[in-house]
Amino acid sequence: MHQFRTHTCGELTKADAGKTVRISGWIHSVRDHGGVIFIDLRDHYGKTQVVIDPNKSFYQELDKWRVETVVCFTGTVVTRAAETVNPKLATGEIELVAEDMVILGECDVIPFQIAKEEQAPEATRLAYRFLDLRKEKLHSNIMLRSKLIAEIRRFMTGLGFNEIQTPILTSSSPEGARDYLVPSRVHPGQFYALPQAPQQFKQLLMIAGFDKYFQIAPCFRDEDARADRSPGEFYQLDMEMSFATQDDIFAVIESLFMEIFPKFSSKKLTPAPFPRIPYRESMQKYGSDKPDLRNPLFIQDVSDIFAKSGFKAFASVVENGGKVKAIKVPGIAGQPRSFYDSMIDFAKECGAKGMAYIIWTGNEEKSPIVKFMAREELDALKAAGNIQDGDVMFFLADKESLALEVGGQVRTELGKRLNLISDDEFKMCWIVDFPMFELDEETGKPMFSHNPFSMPQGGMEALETMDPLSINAYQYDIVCNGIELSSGAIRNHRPEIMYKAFEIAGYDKSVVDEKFGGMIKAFKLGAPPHGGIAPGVDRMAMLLCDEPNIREVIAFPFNQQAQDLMMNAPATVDMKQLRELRIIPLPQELKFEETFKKLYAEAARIREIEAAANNTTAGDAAK
RNA sequence: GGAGUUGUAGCUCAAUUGGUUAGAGUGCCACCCUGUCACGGUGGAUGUUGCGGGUUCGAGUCCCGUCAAUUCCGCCA
Repeated sequence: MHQFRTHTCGELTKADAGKTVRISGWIHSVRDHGGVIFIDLRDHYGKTQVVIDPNKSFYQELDKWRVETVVCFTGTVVTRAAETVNPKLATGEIELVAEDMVILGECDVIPFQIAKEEQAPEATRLAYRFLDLRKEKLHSNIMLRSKLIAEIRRFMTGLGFNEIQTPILTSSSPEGARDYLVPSRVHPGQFYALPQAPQQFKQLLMIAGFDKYFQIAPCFRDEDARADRSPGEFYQLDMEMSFATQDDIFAVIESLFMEIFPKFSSKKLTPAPFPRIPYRESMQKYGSDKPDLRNPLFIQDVSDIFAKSGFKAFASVVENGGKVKAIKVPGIAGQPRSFYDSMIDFAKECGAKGMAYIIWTGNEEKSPIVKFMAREELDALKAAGNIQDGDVMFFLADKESLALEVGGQVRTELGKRLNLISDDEFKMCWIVDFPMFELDEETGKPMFSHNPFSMPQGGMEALETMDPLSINAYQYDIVCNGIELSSGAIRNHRPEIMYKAFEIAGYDKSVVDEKFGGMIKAFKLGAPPHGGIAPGVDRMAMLLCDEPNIREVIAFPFNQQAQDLMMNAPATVDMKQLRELRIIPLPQELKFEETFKKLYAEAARIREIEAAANNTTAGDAAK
């Protein structure tokens, strides 16, 4: 019986000198000096230098050696001479003098290099994901993720949270995204849905009295990808607490983040309590509900100053109900003209009609619009922006929502181009007080603005007495460096408040009963007040690994088209499976002829196979 | 579904205003080398310039179409 190893490639030290040991791993690199050969042998734990004398008999097998071959070396641990120590290697003070060698797994020429910093095309990387995962950075990303999840479990369990699995095969839920559907064999024509989130289950767990629940929960959404959004599936730290206020939820997440972020990254973390920013303030100040607070720039409203201005373009916008928004950028008066031009182009690409700017330099204002403006207006701007010499202000005038939206993008772009965003900190904030309702621009009536199941602030009284558009929900987001880590809410657990909220949004009681009857029934049978949140595990890992793309923290990610290029998913399936599931193509959705040609061809093929099977003497297949 | 960027050797990239045989590094193959650790040296093989069409005496380069990758918008708590 051949023992594969006595040690890993990462653990031998000077203390082991003189021992005969055995290590196994991948040939990371070969340095053949003719009279002596060095091999770096790599495994999950590290690398060890193996020294080979070409006179050894096993050297003859060198022909088969190639980088990434899996081999087992037996040899003696030797302390390296001082001048040959490799300080870059944890095992760099020793080396293994090989006495015997066995090849455990041969390796063809690899499609991209693993030992060298060489970036292969995404499609190749994904098709050979198991090779890509051998690379140091990706390997360590996946390990960080693994440890992150272990730490989350440890911490949450320590706080008294219970991890409980919820169904993967469930029913289509009222979340906003498209579902992944799974056909039912037992009930032809009916479908399971994969959960977009275990939302209803975790609420039911609260109603069932489990008090504190969490789960590293897989979630499935059939939506298109982004750099920070993997298509198809992702993981959340899903959690829910009974008898909890919004501040209770915040305290748990803050303590978790304070515990975890410093463990996995040396970047500076916002100390708890994280700033709470009301949704409306965030929109006004940052033009976004997920502001990157590392960026010091902010938007301010200067509509009043331009209301009666001689600069008619802006004055008329204000007169027609629009707004003028300004972003001050300190000390950039020295930027060339081309900088301003390209920023204006950028604003236009974002949907602005244009963008104006004023440069304060040497006690005077420089700008194409200054000549239209009165002295008092310029002074008022200077005061409003607390302008110092060398500062620049950019202006966007439009319908308020558009001016803010573009302003938000301009703010981010300025931050990037001017290098205002520090790379060594995590700036956290809570966005709170999301409006419960917003105006449906088509119907002019209130509709739910985010989650219909959040508790309105002020409860029933607010719904009955206040203007719906001014009611806030106990609904919140947590944002880190401009990335939304999660939404959460204190849930609406009172049926009568639920009916009332839906009534305001234009839904009859019967509709609520029909669509959400299960939940309503549960709420009627003793539901505790409860709330929760579900930070994205992938996004947390992405931030902690300092990766710009979420694929870099997922072991086997989809590509942007939601395909797994290694497993070849999705794929066509056998007609037999489709028949069994009663999946019948709808002729009106397909070209008739083509469809039926294919069907007939497939049917003929299956008849052949079945006929062949029937003709052969029965083998393993029991009848 | 829409927009931007990119597409040249296995990989990273070069190739002047359109100009003659498309180059370099790395990898691959062969040989040399006893202290390297991204070892070094010599030599060699490797290209449908994504694909299809067009303009031109001549296209990697210009035009049109198409495909693919990626980023963004739509969508998505």
